[in-house]
Amino acid sequence: MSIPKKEDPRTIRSREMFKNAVIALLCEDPIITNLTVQKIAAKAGLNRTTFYLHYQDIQDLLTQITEEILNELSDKIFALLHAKDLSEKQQLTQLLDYLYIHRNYLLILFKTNQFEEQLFSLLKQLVEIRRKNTKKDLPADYVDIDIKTASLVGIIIWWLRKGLHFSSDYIANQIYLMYRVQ
Amino acid sequence: MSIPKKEDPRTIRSREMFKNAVIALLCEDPIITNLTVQKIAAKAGLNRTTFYLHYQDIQDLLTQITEEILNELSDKIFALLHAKDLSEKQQLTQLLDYLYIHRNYLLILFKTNQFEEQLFSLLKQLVEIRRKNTKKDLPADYVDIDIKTASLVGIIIWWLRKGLHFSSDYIANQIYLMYRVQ
DNA sequence: TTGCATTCTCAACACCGTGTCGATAAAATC
DNA sequence: GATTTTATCGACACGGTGTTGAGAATGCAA
Repeated sequence: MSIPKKEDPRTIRSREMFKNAVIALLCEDPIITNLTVQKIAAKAGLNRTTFYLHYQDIQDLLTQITEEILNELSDKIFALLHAKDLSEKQQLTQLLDYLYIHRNYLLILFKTNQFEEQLFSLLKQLVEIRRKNTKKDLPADYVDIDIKTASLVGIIIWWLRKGLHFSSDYIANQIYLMYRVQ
Repeated sequence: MSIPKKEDPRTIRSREMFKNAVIALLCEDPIITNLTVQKIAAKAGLNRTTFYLHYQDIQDLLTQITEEILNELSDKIFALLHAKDLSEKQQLTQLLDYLYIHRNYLLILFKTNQFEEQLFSLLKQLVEIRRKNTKKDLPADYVDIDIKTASLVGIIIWWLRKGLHFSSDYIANQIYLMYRVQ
């Protein structure tokens, strides 16, 4: 069996510094193409060679950050789903509040390839389970679950990018209005 | 006044070849970071130096392609809006059909920064004018136009990326169902 | 605390893509 | 046919990449 073998604190520290560095750089300049390993290492206060001890390349670092955030988000979503005392609107509001807190990371991650797709499949599960819990039989003219999920992704991304002057509560209500027929 | 000054046919030809080359390369490998001027010039069958006679860098080339497609799309959308004999569903279907034809370009352009925002503002005009034409007074609990547009963008992007096994007609109908309350 | 393993640092390396230059060839325009 | 514009070619300095080997610093366990 694979022994988990406690991580060297230097490793943990270095990885953390590289991750913070790349986020900081992307906040200064959101164009991913302008990232270089040199800049990241300099910002992290570590040697450039050290970078290659932990990551294959910049994409590898970004992918690892993406996975961490998605895991957190996944936990949050399923915690919400098990909180059966919350209404659909309250669930939505809490989800939006959580996304708002992490908006800086999220906006950067939306630019990477995989992120939007993975967010889609997470939210699809949310919609799916909600639908199962509340309605046994769908009307003949129900809105497809993929399409509902896709519209939700569109609204969330727009909100984080351009619509943050609206409260999470308002957005949750608007989404609820749009979906109210089912 | 600025005389339009007919373009040298060599210029037109070269630019066209660079544009086709970059699209072809992005179809082979969608990772924009992997693009190089060398590869683009080789694919176009032109000299690398010639590239710099026409574009500042790769981003510049991509931006120019984006603008061309958006102008075409804008024309298409406003042509649809003036076709008053079409129902909202038919308008949607025709728009989706048009997007389908250009799906290869569009999927690539979604990865650039500006494109999604500009598509948003185009579609927002579509929703806005439609709303003006059909309803004088909105109900008190109407869905905000930005949110409606954002959901539309989300659905379109998902459809082009993952949902093309659905017909434009089916998607148009589903969108119609989702928005039917207003 | 001593000894061993791991991590970090540093200088150096070949490699590749960039962006520019000047000179020349080719093509369009008049 | 002469002139202007564009395309080609070889060459250049520059900067980022990814790797190496040797040594310093740190963690850890006996």
